[in-house]
Amino acid sequence: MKGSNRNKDHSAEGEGAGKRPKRKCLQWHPLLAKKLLDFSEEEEEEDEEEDIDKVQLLGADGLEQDVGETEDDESPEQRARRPMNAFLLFCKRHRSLVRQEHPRLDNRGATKILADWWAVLDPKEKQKYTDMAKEYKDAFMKANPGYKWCPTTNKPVKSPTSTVNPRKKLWAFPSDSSRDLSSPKKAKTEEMPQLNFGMADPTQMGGLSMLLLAGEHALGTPEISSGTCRPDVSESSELRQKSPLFQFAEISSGTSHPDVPSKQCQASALFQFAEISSNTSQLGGAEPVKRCGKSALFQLAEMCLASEGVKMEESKLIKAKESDGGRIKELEKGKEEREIKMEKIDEARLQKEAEFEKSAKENVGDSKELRNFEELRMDDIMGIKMEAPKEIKKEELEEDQKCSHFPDFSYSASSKIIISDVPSRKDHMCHPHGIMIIEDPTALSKPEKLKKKKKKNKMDRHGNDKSTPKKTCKKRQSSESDIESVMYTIEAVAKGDWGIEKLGETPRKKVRTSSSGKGSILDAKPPKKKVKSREKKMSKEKSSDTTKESRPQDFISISASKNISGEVPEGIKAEPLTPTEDALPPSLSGQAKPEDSDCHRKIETCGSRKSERSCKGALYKTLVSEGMLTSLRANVDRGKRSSGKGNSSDHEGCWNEESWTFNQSGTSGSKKFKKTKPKEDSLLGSAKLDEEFEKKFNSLPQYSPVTFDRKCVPVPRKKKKTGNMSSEPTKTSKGPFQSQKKNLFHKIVSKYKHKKEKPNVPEKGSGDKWSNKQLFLDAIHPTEAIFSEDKNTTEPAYKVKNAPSIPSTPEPTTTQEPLVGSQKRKARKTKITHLVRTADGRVSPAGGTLDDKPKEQLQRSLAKVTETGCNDECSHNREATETRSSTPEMPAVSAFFSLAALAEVAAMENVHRGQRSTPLTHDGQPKEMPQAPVLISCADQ
DNA sequence: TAGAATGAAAT
DNA sequence: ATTTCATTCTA
Repeated sequence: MKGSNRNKDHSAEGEGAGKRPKRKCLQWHPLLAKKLLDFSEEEEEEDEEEDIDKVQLLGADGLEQDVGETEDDESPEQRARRPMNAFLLFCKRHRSLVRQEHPRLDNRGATKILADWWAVLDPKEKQKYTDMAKEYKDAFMKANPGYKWCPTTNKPVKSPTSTVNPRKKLWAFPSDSSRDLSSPKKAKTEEMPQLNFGMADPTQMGGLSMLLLAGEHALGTPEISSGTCRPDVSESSELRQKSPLFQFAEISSGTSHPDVPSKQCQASALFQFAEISSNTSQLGGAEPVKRCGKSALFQLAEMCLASEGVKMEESKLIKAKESDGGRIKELEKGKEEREIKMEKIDEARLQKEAEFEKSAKENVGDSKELRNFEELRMDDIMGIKMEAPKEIKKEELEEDQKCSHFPDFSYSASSKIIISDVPSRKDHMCHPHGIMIIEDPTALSKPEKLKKKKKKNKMDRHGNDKSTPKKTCKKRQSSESDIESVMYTIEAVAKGDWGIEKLGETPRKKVRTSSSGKGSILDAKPPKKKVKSREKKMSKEKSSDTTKESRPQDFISISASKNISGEVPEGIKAEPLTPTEDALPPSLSGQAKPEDSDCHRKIETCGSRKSERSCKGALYKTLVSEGMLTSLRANVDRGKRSSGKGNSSDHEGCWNEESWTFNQSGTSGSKKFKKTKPKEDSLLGSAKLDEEFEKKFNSLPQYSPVTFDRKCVPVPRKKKKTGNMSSEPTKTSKGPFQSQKKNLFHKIVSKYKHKKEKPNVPEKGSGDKWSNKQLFLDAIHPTEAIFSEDKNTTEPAYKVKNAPSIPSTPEPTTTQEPLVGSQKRKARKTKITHLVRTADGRVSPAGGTLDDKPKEQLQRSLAKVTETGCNDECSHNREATETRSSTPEMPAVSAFFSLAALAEVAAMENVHRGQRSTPLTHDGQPKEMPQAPVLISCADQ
């Protein structure tokens, strides 16, 4: 429960005295610490008491409370951890892979390998990580303005004013103690992304409202569309700063309201989120969330509304047609209700639209907006609760059946545009909205408690939800889910991943679905394990808590969802929406009406807001119907799994494959989707912020070991370094290189040998496991698994594929480095940096004698990889890259070759293609197909 | 708990 | 320049 978390925190704190010593930096300034402590205590109490109460309060104060909760988890003392640098990010992302490859290796060995990889890593790729790190750091700093890396002593002196002030601001904004706590906590706990996310998620973001806000904020407009390509919009250096993470941070901290405004427009979704999350309550007051004109989201919402209208009509028609015998009655009932709602909704819609546009255009006052958002949230929540009606359930069930009968509903067409992928359609068609909706409720109820209480509460929560505060819980859930959905949608919109993601989603769903509701728990466990381990290890750190929280929520949500899906009665709670939607059908009426109507009823007070709500709701629904949310969630899940669990790597491979199979196999039943979707939703529900971070993190390219190996071959230095250190006499010479392939093989083997050697593995040769063949296999095999992992990872896979053909450079073995200890490190650093510079800076190749060549090769390989990822469209790019690669300046060239552009193209391609045909053929290395679902590949970037 | 790696920040 | 610490996890 919360207590546990808190206790941990506290314990951590108390223990912290003992443990903390190391992390001096973590502690805030004395002043802050005091405040924090006070707040923390209060919050804790509040949280505990309020767990349930909070739910109720959610509506108005929910945001604050949530924030407080999230914050509460983290002890004030713990403070946020310093952001990871590029290398750490890289390690985090690839360590699992390394471990996978070399289970025997201990972490140190893995770290060494990672270092080698890092050294070899293409400057471009490195740049990605550096950028990410920078972005993250910026976001972090924004969130924690006064944060100092190494406070050495607790002296508050240095940061005093600056740090204090910003924090004060944050606190000030939060007006409420809880808020105050939240903001400080955020800053403290923020730990990186996780905390921030956690903070943001629960509290304020009314899902829909968040979408709108986020969209408005973040999207200057076009940014969203391109997503990764955002840079195009802002392209300037600012882009990165404003990158989503940064925005998130701002949001979370709520610090820079005044300052931010101008920036915000440009700010990325993450950053905005951060601001929203942190400020949410604050927003009302100060934030001028500036909406740069209509955001893409807004437009999207409009589109949705329009589409919904169409859908409504269509749905009606369909219903009429469908209505047969017994079902007809029910359907008719539903229709009538729906129609009524529809009428109301239509009217409301018009008003809302008008209002919405106005608000969006006008940059409504912050306070107003905030209020509106809150209200919206409340309304939405209420609406959801209200809608949840039992009647709907029946309808849904029927509808599901119908869906099976009528796989294709025309009404979905509007949404289809966005969704390129086919497989999910049926499901979506059948349960377009329902699933999403369902997810929300489950997720909502769970997340709240989960954060604090985490896993244990699952059972309790269900009971509680049922008994008392369903409404409240639902509200929260809805809000949270909405938030998440919003986040996803935003990201998805920006990235244009929708279609791609969908594919992945469906399979996932299936997988999950396959596992029964109970299975869900099992599923949850693996991730937990990692989390737990972290927690144990990290005991001090809040991060562990956060991780637990977020994940546990997911798990819980999942379990709940599963239960729901599996069990009709329970499912009703969660599903109600789906039925309503389905029943109401297809059209907007079902979706918009119920919520809107409810909202209107309850929220009579705010008339204008209704319009916004409706818009948001419509948008949300559309997103849901289209599967956008699911896809997003799926992505998130991936990220969580990958990042969260060590297992991720392992599972990923399998999982991915499964996903593939599922995808291909299909879109079978709607029921499956339901189950799966809820799971996803639940997962998604956890921490949006975390997800955001994870998404980005996941978006970072993940390279298959093979790639590195190959690269390494050309760039043996580093390895050699290590190799030399450990054991030099690489037998690379072993075979004469008859063919390049052989060379590659040899290289790979040699690399592996080296790696293994490090760990004291028997030297090559025919060594036990390590026969060359096996080494080679090992080297290759892992890659595949890697591919499967994430979209991003997929790209790397391509790289790998390409790689074999590429490298031909013989071994470099030359450099001997007797250096030891710190010297070694220094030497390495210098060398590495040097290399990096050359690569990144395009700096003179002269700088690195040996290094240059390897780098070039690597770059080539990378370029190829990227190209491959892009496939067809990118072909031109490829050519360009290749040509570039040929030149010594490759690195520079590669830099020119903007990833963003590639990503865009890829995205476009993916969308068009739906599925990509195996493009790799040219390279001649066919396999690996499945992973590729390449879909992923480009999107991330 | 030390420690392997790198890097950013602070001292 | 050097120290601190971020992540990860084993021995």
